[in-house]
Amino acid sequence: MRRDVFQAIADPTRREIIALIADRSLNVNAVAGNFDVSRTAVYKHMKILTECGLVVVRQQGRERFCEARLERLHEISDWVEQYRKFWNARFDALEDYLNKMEPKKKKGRG
Amino acid sequence: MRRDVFQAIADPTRREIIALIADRSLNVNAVAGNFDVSRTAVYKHMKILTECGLVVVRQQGRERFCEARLERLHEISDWVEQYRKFWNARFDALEDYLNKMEPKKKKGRG
DNA sequence: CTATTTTGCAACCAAAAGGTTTCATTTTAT
DNA sequence: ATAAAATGAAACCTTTTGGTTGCAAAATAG
Repeated sequence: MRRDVFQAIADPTRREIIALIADRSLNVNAVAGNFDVSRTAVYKHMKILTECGLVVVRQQGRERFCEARLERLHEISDWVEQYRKFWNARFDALEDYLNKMEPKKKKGRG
Repeated sequence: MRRDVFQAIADPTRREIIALIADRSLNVNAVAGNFDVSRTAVYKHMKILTECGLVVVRQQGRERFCEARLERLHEISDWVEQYRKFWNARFDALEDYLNKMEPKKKKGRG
């Protein structure tokens, strides 16, 4: 199934899962233990995360360790960064405006 | 209604709308003209975008111009960037590995 | 004034999302 | 061998999402 990273990170539970396993692998039950929803629900979220490549699963005996592979987030980063100039432009325009209003306080804080 | 920027950009049509109006305001019909779906469908997407602050609408006569306000994307940027160290770490580890394999070619491309 | 343009919104619909309970399977512990 | 643990997946349910058509209202053009 074609899974989209944008859609994957749209769900807050999935973002929490990512936060949880970003720096260490955890098995499915351990991840599920951190949420109020059922293990199956967490499992489904995990499946979506693996389908879009943000997580890989390593089997070890009867456990399956979920490991974050966050490289794919560059796709999000690239998309957002292309627009940074627009919001910076708006910020610059505001700054210019404020400078014209109070030219002597252009770096002031109060 | 509480709208989430992450959820707002999850839909590809909404990302296209953002691309379309990032550098110039367009009225609703003009935006809708760029898509295969109905004007109403585009209007609904636009509503979601305004509800989460990515777009503001300026009324001008009977037209309503939709203007991108992409500052809110910093929320996405911040979220992604906190994880950059993890994917960089993995990349560094790969690089280290390759360096050990072929120490003389550590910068080589062919 | 009347017709047209631009828009918002209600009503409705199908599919997807997110959740649950239940059951089967595999691995490990006793 | 049996029991327990960890997991995958099916079946089902409700809400949300993304879409449609149709209509009403406001502004503008003729």
